[in-house]
Amino acid sequence: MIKIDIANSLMKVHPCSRATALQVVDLLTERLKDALLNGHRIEIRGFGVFEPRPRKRGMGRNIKTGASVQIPKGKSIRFKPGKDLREIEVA
Amino acid sequence: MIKIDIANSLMKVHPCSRATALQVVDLLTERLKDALLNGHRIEIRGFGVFEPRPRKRGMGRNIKTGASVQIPKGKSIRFKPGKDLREIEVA
DNA sequence: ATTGGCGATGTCGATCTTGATCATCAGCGA
DNA sequence: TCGCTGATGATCAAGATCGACATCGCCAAT
Repeated sequence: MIKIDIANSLMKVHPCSRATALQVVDLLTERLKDALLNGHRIEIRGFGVFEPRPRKRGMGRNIKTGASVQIPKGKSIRFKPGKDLREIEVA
Repeated sequence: MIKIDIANSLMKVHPCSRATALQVVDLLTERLKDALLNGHRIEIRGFGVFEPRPRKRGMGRNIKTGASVQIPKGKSIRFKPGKDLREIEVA
């Protein structure tokens, strides 16, 4: 599923053109990104929680060189599935 | 940031009542949930990718008993931050 | 204001992450 | 609708992090 599919789903329940639906989806993602970049946690009950987290681990590995690669970065976004998402069984 | 904030952001760029904005946000999350539950991967460039993944690890831990707890479930949702989300520096 | 999902705790193993590169597909212009 | 741009995926390796259970409190949602 890609952005277009989401827009189509939105159109089914919200009377608007595909372009508008795309705009809405894009906007939402933009807002979420912005909020996350600002360090804000996004909590939506029944769906999940997006949380910016500081990362402590500081070492990776380079395939070619095989040398230990320092990981200077220290942040990442974690998405924690909500109750509804945990209902996933062995499909 | 919670659902209401997202709805407000939507209202700013999309002329509609708060109730409608809430409905849109709720709908989107519903669609995403449904897609994920159906095992579909949601890929949005510049934002991130939601991917249902089978979980192989089969052991947890009970605080009280401290005994190894079998994890019967075998799925979880992983959110992979896109390029824009990786721009997060040590805020 | 009420309901109830969600957070944190604690342990121990599996999972995930970073880094670079080529191929493929998402996003979007014409 | 067709095609281009370029972001994403997989991989090797080592080390750090997540996960789940069970419970109380807090805050999101109604």
